[in-house]
Amino acid sequence: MRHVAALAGVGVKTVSRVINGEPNVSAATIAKVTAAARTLDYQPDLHAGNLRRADGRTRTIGLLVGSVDNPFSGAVHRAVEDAALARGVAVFASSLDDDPAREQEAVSAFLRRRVDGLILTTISESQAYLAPELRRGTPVVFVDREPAGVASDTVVSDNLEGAAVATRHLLERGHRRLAYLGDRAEIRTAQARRRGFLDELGLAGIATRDIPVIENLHDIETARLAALALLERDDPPTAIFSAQNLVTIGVLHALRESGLQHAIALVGFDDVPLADLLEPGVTVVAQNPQEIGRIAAERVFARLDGDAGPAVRTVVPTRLIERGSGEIPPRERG
Amino acid sequence: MRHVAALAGVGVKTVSRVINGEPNVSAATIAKVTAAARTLDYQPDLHAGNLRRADGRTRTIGLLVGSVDNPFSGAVHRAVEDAALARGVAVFASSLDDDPAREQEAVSAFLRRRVDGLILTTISESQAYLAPELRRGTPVVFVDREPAGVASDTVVSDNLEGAAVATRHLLERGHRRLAYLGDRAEIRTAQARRRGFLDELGLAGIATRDIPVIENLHDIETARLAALALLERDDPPTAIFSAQNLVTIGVLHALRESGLQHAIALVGFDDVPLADLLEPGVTVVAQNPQEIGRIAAERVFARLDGDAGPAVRTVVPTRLIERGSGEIPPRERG
DNA sequence: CTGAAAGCGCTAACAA
DNA sequence: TTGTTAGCGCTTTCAG
Repeated sequence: MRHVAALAGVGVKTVSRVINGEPNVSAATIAKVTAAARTLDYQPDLHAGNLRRADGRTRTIGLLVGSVDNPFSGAVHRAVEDAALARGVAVFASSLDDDPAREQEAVSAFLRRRVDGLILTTISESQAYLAPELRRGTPVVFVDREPAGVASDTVVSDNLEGAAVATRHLLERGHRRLAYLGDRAEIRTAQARRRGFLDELGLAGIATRDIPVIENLHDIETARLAALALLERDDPPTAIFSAQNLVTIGVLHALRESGLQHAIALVGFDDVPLADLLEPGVTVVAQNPQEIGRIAAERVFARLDGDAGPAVRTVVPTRLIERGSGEIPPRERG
Repeated sequence: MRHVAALAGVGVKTVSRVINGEPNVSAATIAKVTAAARTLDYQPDLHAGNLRRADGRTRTIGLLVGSVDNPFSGAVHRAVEDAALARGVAVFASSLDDDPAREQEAVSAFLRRRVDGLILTTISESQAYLAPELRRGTPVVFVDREPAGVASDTVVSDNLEGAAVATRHLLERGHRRLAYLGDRAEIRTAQARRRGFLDELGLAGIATRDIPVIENLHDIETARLAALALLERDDPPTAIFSAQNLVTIGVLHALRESGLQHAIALVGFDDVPLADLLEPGVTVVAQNPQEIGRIAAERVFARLDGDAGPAVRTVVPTRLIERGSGEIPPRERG
């Protein structure tokens, strides 16, 4: 910057004014400074300015998602990026991998870099460690999973109701021998889906103790193996509710390998790529990751713009998409 | 930091030493400082340190991919993140959307934030604007697409050969009426795939002037519509080569809508989610996005570690995966 | 082993 | 309209 000032024959402050488009600079000076900046390939250092700037903003936010290569996360990320780009804010993205240590490290890495806000998918037992940061005024928005130990803006799908809708859909088609395949049991979001499923069975008067509830499936392969084992039981279910996108994919593989894809009903929670091109199409309770990301970003920016109201919890509705697999009728017990 | 120093009753430099794990501090002092830092919830400001630090590193890199919600991009991103995490480096991620303006803005946003290195997917005619930054010593690695106007490390798939393999695969099964559906014509990567396709037809003695070459398909919907139009021609192809993942998905929709998925052969470039669960399975020339991301990150870090050798161009091989759609024999002309 | 002073690139406050 | 001075939070250099 000094060099630019020297070359343009003005003071550093004038350069600063031109770079930041502040008023009260003559057109001639602007031209001189711009030319000098171009000649020297000057790139302003955002961080140096931040050190002194009144608002102390880095125009940067941190985003922690399940994994940047999961389609749900990708859609959330994209929506957050679009909102951020419109405000000149850059996004740090990290993958959680459902590892509490990664959560802590990612948050710490974000904070050391003085992000203006945080959008977090979490797995730790408690997010109380964020309390000091929240007091300091850093906006934190939790996505996909509710926080524990702190109150802050949260954007989640209607997991309980979505799971209930999926379950009712199967019950209404006459299924009585259902099975639940789901994510890690300690994830509150997974718990909600499990509860939505079991509650609905209870309402239908079905003894849930005989219903297979298989949890802790964390990737396609473990889900596939669990589903294969389930299908080989003496008394296999006539319908499966898979409570997460990777679990659904694992189940799809298992059904296909067993040749049962047209015989056993399946409803998945969260949409799956190309679900409509499969045979049969995969019926899902679709989430709305774009909307989740959009709202999360909106919350962060509203807080940065001064919104000091109490923590807002936004529940994004899910939508049942019938494509075939969820409409398979129960097979006679054989 | 001053507060921590005051609370611990030491000088700021001592705090600095403790935070950075520098030697020559007594255990007692370390304990005092650590305790004070914890009490005050002290988070060191990486950027402030950077201003003065000898190496001037922000421990941050910028990654520009096609779109963070494209599966190929997601896989590249994940590989880059894994490599970066191992070195305590955070990743800024942005989507290019094949928009030259976004490329410039993203790079500029990265540079203003003083990233240590850049991993870029590009769309502009020339990347000559990066020359000053390269001279300054910032490592830049181009992924998926070759740069123009500058020489720097590049990691790409073997697009020419991959496309040739796909084409040969169809030719060997007796197809003569092929069609090419591809991405934007100005993308060099797309050009290479198109050339690989056409060259192979030439080698087989097929007059390429009668071969439909449909380009500038930039999303699923435009690809779907183009494929539908193609299939409704008087003399539709017996085999299609779709040269990008979204194009492949669009073609799959069109084939399905026309009921021709078992009648017309299809080979796609770049793998597609759940390709193996479709009916028929989708034969593809798979790229290796994990490897591309891994190598790109490795190049950046090698440069940061002092590697000053000439620009390295790494070509990551592709792999033909036969799943059914590419093995459909040509239909008699009817 | 520890601390004081200077300065990284920038902006705030004020003066000219 | 423009320039000067101080200082953001840290690390460097050098002195104790």
